Amino acid sequence: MDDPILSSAAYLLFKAGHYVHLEIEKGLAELDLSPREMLVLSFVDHHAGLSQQELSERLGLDPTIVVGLVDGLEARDLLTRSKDPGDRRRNVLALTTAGAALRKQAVVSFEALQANFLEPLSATDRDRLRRLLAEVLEPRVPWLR
Amino acid sequence: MDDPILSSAAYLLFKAGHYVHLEIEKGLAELDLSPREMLVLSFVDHHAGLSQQELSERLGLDPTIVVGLVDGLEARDLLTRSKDPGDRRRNVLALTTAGAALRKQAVVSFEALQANFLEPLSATDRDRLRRLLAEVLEPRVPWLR
DNA sequence: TATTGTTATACTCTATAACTATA
DNA sequence: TATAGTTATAGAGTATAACAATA
Repeated sequence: MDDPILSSAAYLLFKAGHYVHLEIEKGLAELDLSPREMLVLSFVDHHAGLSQQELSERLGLDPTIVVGLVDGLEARDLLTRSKDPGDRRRNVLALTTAGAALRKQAVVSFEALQANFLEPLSATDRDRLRRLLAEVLEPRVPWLR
Repeated sequence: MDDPILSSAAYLLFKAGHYVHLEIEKGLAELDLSPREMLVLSFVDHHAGLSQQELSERLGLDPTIVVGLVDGLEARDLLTRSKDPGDRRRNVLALTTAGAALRKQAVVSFEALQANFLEPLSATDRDRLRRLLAEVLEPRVPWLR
C-alpha cells in the first residue's frame, strides 16, 4: 500500500471512525438504543439540569435533531422534560429511574463493544490512542478536555 | 470530563473522523473535488486497469455511488471509461493527463490539510497515531495493509 | 444462469425557515 | 428585540430492486 492517501492517518481516521460507529450502533440495537440516544442519556446523567440547547452544542447536534431524540426517550419514560423555573423557555432534562438503569446497561455494552473494536491493541496502546485523539481534538472541541 | 463515553477512545475516534472529513472536504472544494472524487482519482492512479466493482469494494462505496462519481469525473475529462477487451462487461478506468495533474494537486492539498489537522501532534506522534489506526483496521480492511 | 454496470425509485437523514412562548 | 424550543418541509445522500449487456 503505497497510496499516499489510502495509507494516510487522515484516511485511516475517517475509516476507523466509520467502522467503530457501525459496530457500536449494531451492538446497541439490542438495547433499542441508537448511539445518539446513548449519548443523550449519558450526557444528561453527567450534566444535571442542562438545557437542550447546551446538549446540542456539546454533542454537535442540530437543535432540531435533539428535539426528536428527546421526544423518543421521553415517550419511553427514560427521561423527563420540565420547564426551568428560572427561565421558562428552557427545558431541564433529567433521567428517570428506568433511564438511569438503561444508561448503565448501555455503558457496559458500549465498553465491551469498544474493547472488541480495539482488540488488536494492547491496553497501553489503547490508552495511547485515546490520548493522541484527545490532543488532536482539544483545539476543536475544548469542552472534551 | 469523567463521562465514560464522551472521554472514550471510541467516541473520540468517531469525532475525529468526522472533523477530519469536514476539514478535508472544505479544503478540497477549492479544487472542485469531493473527498470521494479525490479517492477515486488516487485509486485509479495507483491501481491501473481496475474495474468499478473492485473500486467500490476497496473504497467501501456502493457500486451505484461509484457510477455517479465516475460519471462526473468522466464528464470533466479527468478519467476515461473503456470496455475491458478480455471481459466486455467490465469498465477499465484510467486517468487522463488532466486527471493525473489534478490528482497531484489534490494530494498536495490533502497533505497540507492533514498536517493542519494533526498540528497538535509531533511528527513522531502523527506516525504513532497512523500505525495504531492501521493496526485496529487491519482485521477489518485487510487490503489496507 | 451469473456478473458488471446502469437506472429509477423510495427511503432516511439533515438542515432551513417559520412559528410559539417566554425573556 | 432576542432566545429556547418546536414544527413542517425541502434537499441531499443512500440503498434497493429491476434492467441491459456480456459471460
